[in-house]
Amino acid sequence: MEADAWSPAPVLLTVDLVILTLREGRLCVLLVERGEDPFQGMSALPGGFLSHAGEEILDAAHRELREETALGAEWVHLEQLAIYGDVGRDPRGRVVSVAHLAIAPGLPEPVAGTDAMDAAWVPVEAVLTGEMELAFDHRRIVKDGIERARTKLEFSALATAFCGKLFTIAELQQVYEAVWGTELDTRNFYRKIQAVDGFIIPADSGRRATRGRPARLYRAGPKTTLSPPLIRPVPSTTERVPFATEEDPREEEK
Amino acid sequence: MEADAWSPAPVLLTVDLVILTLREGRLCVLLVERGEDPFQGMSALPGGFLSHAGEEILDAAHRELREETALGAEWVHLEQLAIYGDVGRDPRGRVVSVAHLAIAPGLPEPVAGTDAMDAAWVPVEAVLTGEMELAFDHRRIVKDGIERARTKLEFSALATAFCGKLFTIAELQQVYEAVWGTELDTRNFYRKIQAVDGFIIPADSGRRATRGRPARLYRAGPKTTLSPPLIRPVPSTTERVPFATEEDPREEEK
DNA sequence: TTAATAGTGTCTATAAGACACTATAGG
DNA sequence: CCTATAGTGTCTTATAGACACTATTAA
Repeated sequence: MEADAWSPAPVLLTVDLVILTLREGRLCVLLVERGEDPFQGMSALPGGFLSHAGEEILDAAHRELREETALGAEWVHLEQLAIYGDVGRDPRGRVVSVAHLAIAPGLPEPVAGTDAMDAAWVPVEAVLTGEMELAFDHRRIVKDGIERARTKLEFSALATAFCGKLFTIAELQQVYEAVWGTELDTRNFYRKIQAVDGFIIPADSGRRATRGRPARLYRAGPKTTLSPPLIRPVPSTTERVPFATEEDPREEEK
Repeated sequence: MEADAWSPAPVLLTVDLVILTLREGRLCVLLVERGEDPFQGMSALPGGFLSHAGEEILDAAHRELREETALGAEWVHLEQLAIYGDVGRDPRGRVVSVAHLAIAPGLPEPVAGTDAMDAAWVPVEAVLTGEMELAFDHRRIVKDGIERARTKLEFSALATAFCGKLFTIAELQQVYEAVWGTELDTRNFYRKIQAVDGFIIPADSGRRATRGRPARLYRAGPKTTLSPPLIRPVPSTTERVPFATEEDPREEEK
């Protein structure tokens, strides 16, 4: 951080959002159709430049989130994911993107976008498999965001961010199953979830009306760190990387 | 990532490095004394602006690392940590820092710095306790970097990055003890380390000469992800956050 | 009473933690 | 042979995984 004789080269900062939610038991990411020049008409992550020189990065992320989902900050989990600044990633010049990961509870309607021309929830498999092409390096960002979410489900209370204020244990289990792409044993899940104290706490109020026996309701507890963690079963198809931002010079996992 | 009518405000990008190593069994971070105006004379993380408009961020981090430690890339683990861009963090204007975490094996001599006026390995406790003041928001960055290292030791083979090419199991245990600030049982450590296959593999060559019985030598294996993980004993004084970049709107851990 | 979903208990196998001695070298 | 460090085995306890039935409601 030394200011040398040469004048440092400025860059343009953007904020991009990987917004994840559950729709019909599937993990989905919000994509918008680009209305403007670079990659016009192609799908991309919602995001944009800082609105003015003095805007905080996190504020910009919240602003973009509000514009796309019409959800207030109190309902959506938002955290910094990583920064993507490869020289060739944007044809307009040196544009550096601060990617964020957002987790939203299932929204009633597809999307009430105000800004983007078109916005849609897309199942993550379509992006991960490459079936759907994204603008810029957004496919890589989506991959990193999903991997981060998968890992955080093990060690943090992030799963509750996929649910509304009140939720049932079965709903929570569906979150884990959708994000991890695995099936979990109901009994073991109940046991483990309830063993972590402070993770979920019973709501005083009623029960969730379903076609069968009504379920007890819970809300997120004060614990944000799960110990013991919920270890994710290895599907052995997906390689596990401890952090999405990993850059490891050593050889690949055998 | 929409290019709107207003012209987006450029920012200055810097790269800052949290370089960790072990010295005499203590976890240390490399700090330089600032020779120039903002915070002149105060300790800070090594780092600096991108050297030219087209420099890759990771390249810039490697360059700074080389300037400070005179170690080649093949010897030092380097990964992106997080981005720090609060408006008020730098009096020179809107300066956004991409912080990196570097792990170096114990270096023989304090530092052969070429760039910084003065560089020194400082035990991390001095920084964490606030006993030593740092320029900018560098204390927060150091905290985040250490927390990242502590977490990654559990789930990845990062510990070997603190060692040279060849190391003994006792040395590896010292890494865990120093970074975590705990004591580990030697027998359990041997058992668990050797149970993770692909983590460390025996070297064909000789043994480490010590005052007592010579130790077998190992080198890092191909596995970068540890399963099962080495769970860190809870010191219950340090709170555990799953990711250093966490921004959780919900209440604090009880 | 049937259909639909919620919720629970036990057994077994594996992993973790506590614990102390033997092995091998140099001086 | 003494000192210093390396390396190992067992027992106990806790946790994880497999597994199937009962409970409660609405239609």
